[in-house]
Amino acid sequence: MTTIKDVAKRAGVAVSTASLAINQSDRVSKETAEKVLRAAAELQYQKNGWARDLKMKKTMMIGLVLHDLSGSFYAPIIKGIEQTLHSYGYGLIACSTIGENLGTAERFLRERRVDGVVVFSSDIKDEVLSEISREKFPVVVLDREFSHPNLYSVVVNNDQGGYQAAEHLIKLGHKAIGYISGPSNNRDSELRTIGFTKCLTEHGYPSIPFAWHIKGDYSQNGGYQAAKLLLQQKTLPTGVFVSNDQMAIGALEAFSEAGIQVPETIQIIGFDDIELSRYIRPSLTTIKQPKFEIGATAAHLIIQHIQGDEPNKHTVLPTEVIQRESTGPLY
Amino acid sequence: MTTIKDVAKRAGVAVSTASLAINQSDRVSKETAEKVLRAAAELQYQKNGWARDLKMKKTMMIGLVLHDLSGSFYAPIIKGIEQTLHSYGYGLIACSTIGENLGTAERFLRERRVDGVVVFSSDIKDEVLSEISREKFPVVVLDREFSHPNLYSVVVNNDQGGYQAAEHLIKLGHKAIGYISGPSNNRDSELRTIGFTKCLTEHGYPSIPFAWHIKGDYSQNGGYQAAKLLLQQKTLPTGVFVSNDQMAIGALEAFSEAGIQVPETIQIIGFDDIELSRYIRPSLTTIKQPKFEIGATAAHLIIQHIQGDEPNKHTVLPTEVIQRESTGPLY
DNA sequence: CTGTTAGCGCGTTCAA
DNA sequence: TTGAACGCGCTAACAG
Repeated sequence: MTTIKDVAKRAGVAVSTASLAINQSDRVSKETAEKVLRAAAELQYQKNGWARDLKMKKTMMIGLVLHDLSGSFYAPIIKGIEQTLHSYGYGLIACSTIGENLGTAERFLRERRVDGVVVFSSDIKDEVLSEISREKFPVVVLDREFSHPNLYSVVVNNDQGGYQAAEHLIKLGHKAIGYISGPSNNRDSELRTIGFTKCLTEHGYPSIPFAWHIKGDYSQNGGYQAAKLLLQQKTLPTGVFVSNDQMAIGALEAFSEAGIQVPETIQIIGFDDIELSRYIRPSLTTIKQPKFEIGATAAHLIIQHIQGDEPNKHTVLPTEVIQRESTGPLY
Repeated sequence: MTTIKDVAKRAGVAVSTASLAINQSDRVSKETAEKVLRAAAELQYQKNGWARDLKMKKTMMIGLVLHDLSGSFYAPIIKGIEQTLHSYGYGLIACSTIGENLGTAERFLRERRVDGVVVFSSDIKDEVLSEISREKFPVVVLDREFSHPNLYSVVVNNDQGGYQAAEHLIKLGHKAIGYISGPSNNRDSELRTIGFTKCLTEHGYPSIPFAWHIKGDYSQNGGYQAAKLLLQQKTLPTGVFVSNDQMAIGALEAFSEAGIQVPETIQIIGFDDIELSRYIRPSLTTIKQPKFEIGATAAHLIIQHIQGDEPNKHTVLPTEVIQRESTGPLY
């Protein structure tokens, strides 16, 4: 392992001179600089980032902790974070918490390897968050609202989204409305439900009949199973709100297998606007989460905090209806 | 910023004792340990990873450099790397090279922040690779074959894949075969072409007529355009090999717009087996790249090298035909 | 079992 | 412009 010491020795200068030369300082003569650089090249010198960070007390890197690095849901969020960070000269490094592997993630969080961190993984518990968020180490969470000094949160307006879903179905003229909801211990799902039922109530609709309200687990298969269950009921609703796209895709599959036409016989609106929703047939009408903006906002919050600002601790982003083939005028 | 020093002072012990206590050594009495831990908690002490790494000379983390962190193509590869790494107690941190942002990536590569690195981004030039791959710092590349000490490569057998694509079409009885190839300066594309034409020749087929061989750019829109061009020819082939799924999906769209039935009128086989291929209608027959295995192999190579082994420098993984709806018995 | 000492590799004084 | 000395936070070796 060749260090800056070796380089200095080979170039016949002091370590500090070598350091200056390598860091492009103009406080060193051209010839010396060249000598040093040549020595560095000959020795295949690579600087040691750890030592540098240790001295500098900053890394110009922000960490991103995801549940699953390879989840396609995250893609636009990552893009949003990355672009924003780059424009401020910061880099992004990411890791996941999947597979009980809290090791890497917690090292990110606890061991100050980065200048700040964005967390989007329910594997990281609230208590851990409050332990790690400290002065000069901003943390942004994307999947919950949680108050703590130096901790920020960015969430989407699930309540509003649920409301919009109901509104969309109502405007299309649906009278018989069903609901495939998320897991009952899930906060997002709960909020979507609240907004959804609120809208229905406001428009004078009765509450969803028990037979038309199925609980799913947010997975594609869960949606498939839920739809199967729905199909066993005596009568079918004409419009169904499925509280995430993953499940909606599963439901679509179940309907297709049962020979039920979408949107002719039954119409579906999802939630999230994942990439697949645009490609499946029929394409899926859905409530879009502004994922890119979520990421961009998170990154901005981090940067602002680092720069000494005190931005709002809590950001709520709006949702939006994306109309596609799975809903439309009634037949 | 509270350091281990502060903790030691507060607990009334030496720094080294504090260090031992914090690192769960049994060389320290229970009471002392407790005292130290309590002090650490009170001061909200978080250890500094940089300093630790600096001392330890290893991080137990492997870096992954991707062109685009949010690319869905990479998902299974990431999974393969991650799972393997975890089973050896290593963690994974990833960054991208998108947006001219070589900064972060090169810091990964050059500044020894990780114990090894997997590179899957053509943004990292060959020369950079040879500069950084040094003893005790294994590098695995996934998108090219490149020989250098301490550098490993894992690639898929593109040649074989091309061959299988041709074979598949031939077995189905296609006589009129077309080809939408990738960019001509692309090595993968070139190899796929070689295998493809080799198989055709071996089976006594003439070379693809000029009118039926269109060049695309590996993008979805590129495939769309290429298919449009194909549609303008006097006669149409009955089977087309499109050298990646992205383009195949674009082509499918073009055919659909033109009212041409797949697989009834024309049949398509792609390459890659990206996630979408399973979901679009008609679903896409394709040559599967064993992405999970690519990742797992890469991770294994890194670990083996770290452990002092000398695994094969060059691994070629087999491809496989995945039969779906876009090809089938001829009508 | 605990404290002392000596680095790890780098960047930054401060004199020279 | 250069070089010696120091410190970053932590751990390992060695005494006590």
